[in-house]
Amino acid sequence: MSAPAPGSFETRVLHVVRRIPRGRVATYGDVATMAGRPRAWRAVGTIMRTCRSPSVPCHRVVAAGGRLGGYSDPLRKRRLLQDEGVVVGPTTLPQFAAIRWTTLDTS
DNA sequence: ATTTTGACCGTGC
DNA sequence: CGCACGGCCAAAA
Repeated sequence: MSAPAPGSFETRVLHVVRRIPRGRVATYGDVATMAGRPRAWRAVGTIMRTCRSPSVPCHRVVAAGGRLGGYSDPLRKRRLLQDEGVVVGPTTLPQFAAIRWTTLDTS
């Protein structure tokens, strides 16, 4: 089993994503900031791509500006978010500002 | 150690 | 609104 080194950026990112509440979303930039590297959103995407763990709700990570962002299966991502009560537009989240989650949020 | 690769971001046209 | 370009970062090759 190839496990990421403890304390690595990947481990911290996965930890953050796992903390995103159901029905809420966070941007790659937000995750990067919460992981301690505000300018590492690029790497967050790279890590997300390798993250195929079902324990990590990677579908709750969206792009900046409330855009849907990428996914291995875009349709699946939409369905998962809608299943959590998230309103998903054609390529954006109309309620993005309301459901955006950060560590500063009371939850 | 160096190069390539991305589920990105912001700006400009 | 859409597309092109540069910049940014860590992981993988």
